[in-house]
Amino acid sequence: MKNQELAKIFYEIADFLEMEEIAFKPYAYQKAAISLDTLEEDAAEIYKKGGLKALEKIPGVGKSIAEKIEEYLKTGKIKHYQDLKKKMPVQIEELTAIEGVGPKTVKALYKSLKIKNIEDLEKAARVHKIRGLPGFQEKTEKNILQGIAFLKRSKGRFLLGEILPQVKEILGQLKTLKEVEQISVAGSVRRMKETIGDVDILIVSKKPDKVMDFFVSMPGIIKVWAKGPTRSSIRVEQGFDIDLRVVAKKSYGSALQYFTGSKEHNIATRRLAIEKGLKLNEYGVFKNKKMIAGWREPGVYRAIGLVWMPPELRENQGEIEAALRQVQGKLNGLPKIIGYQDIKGDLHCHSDWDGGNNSIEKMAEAAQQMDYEYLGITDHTKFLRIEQGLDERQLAQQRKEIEKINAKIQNPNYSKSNPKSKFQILQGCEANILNDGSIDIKDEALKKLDYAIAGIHSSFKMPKAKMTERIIKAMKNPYIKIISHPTGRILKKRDEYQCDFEKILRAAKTFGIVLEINSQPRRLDLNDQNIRRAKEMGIKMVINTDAHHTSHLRFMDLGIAQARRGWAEKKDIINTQPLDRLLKNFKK
DNA sequence: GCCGTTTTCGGCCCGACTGTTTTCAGTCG
Repeated sequence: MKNQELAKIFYEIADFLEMEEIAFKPYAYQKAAISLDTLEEDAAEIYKKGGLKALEKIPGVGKSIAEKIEEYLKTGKIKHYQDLKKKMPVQIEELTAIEGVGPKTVKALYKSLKIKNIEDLEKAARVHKIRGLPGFQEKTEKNILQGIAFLKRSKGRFLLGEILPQVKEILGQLKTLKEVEQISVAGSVRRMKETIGDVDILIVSKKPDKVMDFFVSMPGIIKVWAKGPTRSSIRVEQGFDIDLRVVAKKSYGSALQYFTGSKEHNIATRRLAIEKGLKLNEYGVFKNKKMIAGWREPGVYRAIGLVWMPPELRENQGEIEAALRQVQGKLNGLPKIIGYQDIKGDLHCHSDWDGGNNSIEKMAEAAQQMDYEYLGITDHTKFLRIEQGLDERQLAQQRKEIEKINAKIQNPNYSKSNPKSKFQILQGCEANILNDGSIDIKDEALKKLDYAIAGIHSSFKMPKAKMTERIIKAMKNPYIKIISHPTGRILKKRDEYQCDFEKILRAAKTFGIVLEINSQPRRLDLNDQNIRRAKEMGIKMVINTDAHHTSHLRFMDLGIAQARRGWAEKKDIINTQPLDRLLKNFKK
């Protein structure tokens, strides 16, 4: 699929044009890039079917950008883009990924110091060449170094959300081979960790050579690091590495256990095996050199005195002890963590009312296809002008529109893809918590909604005490039911904002506030650790996608995975409740 | 460069924050 490649180029063109201070064009390219990024149909297919005219039907794509797409599909290049790069040969994407560095800064740094990439920039900043340039002083130099350090900490790691679709695709391809008897992903992907170093896939096959030949010649591979009968290693276009291992059928369970990890979990399980006079490795569980388990994963756990546990729990964060208690029939065994099928609706998504991509009706249709009972439309409110936030009057208008669509959907004659399910759109909003902790929408308007979410979208760098107070004040508003993305972190980009999270948790408990587990691949906020703490305190949570596009509703699995990693059970998550119970609880 | 119940030109991308200023430029959401 060429869509993402094209999107990347158009994002870069937008940055280059911004450098040149060209008005409005960057915005147009950005819009086209976003549009392509979220487009479900392949641009190459669209072009094949309908030519330039069909490309121009893509939102944000007009004559000029359609021609550039055509040029790229035909030649693999876009001349306009290459000219821009020639004029300013900088790694624009890499440099602007540094927090606080944008196109103008990149341009100034290139003009004065010929800085082309992060390496150049870090060197220059370290020897204090940045300070003293017009508009740059000590503080900016420090911020740049901090930004680079942050980026490096997460370098080489990829977001679960960007890797998972690729892994599913590759597993699907391998499964088509008749030589593959068994196959599974292992490692941190199987544990659904928020970021991933590389991907491990295990298979059982009688003809490993054939499987390996197929593996290293799959489309989208840019490098083959190693190819052998038991292990091959490749790098794919997206930049991450995949290891494929062929293991013996009788060792499949123990290999899966071993390669799933985590390392800490494995150390603990091996220690447990030793205590029982056993040896556990990737080939099996052995008693005096005699193999007693290894064929299947549950058998491996049973052999060392445990019970099988979901990969999301395997971090040696108490799961081994819990499993032992369970085996001994004691209280506090393994949690019955929430399942991937337990969610009944999504309570945080955006429509085209606040500049999102799809209409309320389209979002609702997509939610119905996911077998949901309800979908909460929670558009941004007026403080966020760039997102075209709604004011009190627009919220009232939107209410009428939602009632109209609900009446239409609930009409028995409505042609629906899923005729059995009842479905209702709820109206909420994602209001802004202003600097003083007040909400940017009047109580009288909040009151008329089914529920309201509040979130922080500005002033992330407040002092800790003030930020804590700010959030707690918002929680005291009787109409606010949910706090969205409670810690504000952006993976690979920005740390959490400073706040006393324990205090926030206590306040959430006191005021009956539900904390969100935001499923956006870059957020996953709350994270697994915080989910666990919230659960321990008996605080309710909600898993939401924060979708700005129908396709984003699919992020739900990422949020559920983090909830599972945080030991959350079905009862801890409010959107596992059927609609009537949910609404009753909101009224309380 | 895109778009159209303002329809082939003229809008679109606003406001807060930060770090640099002494009235502003760049970045971010």
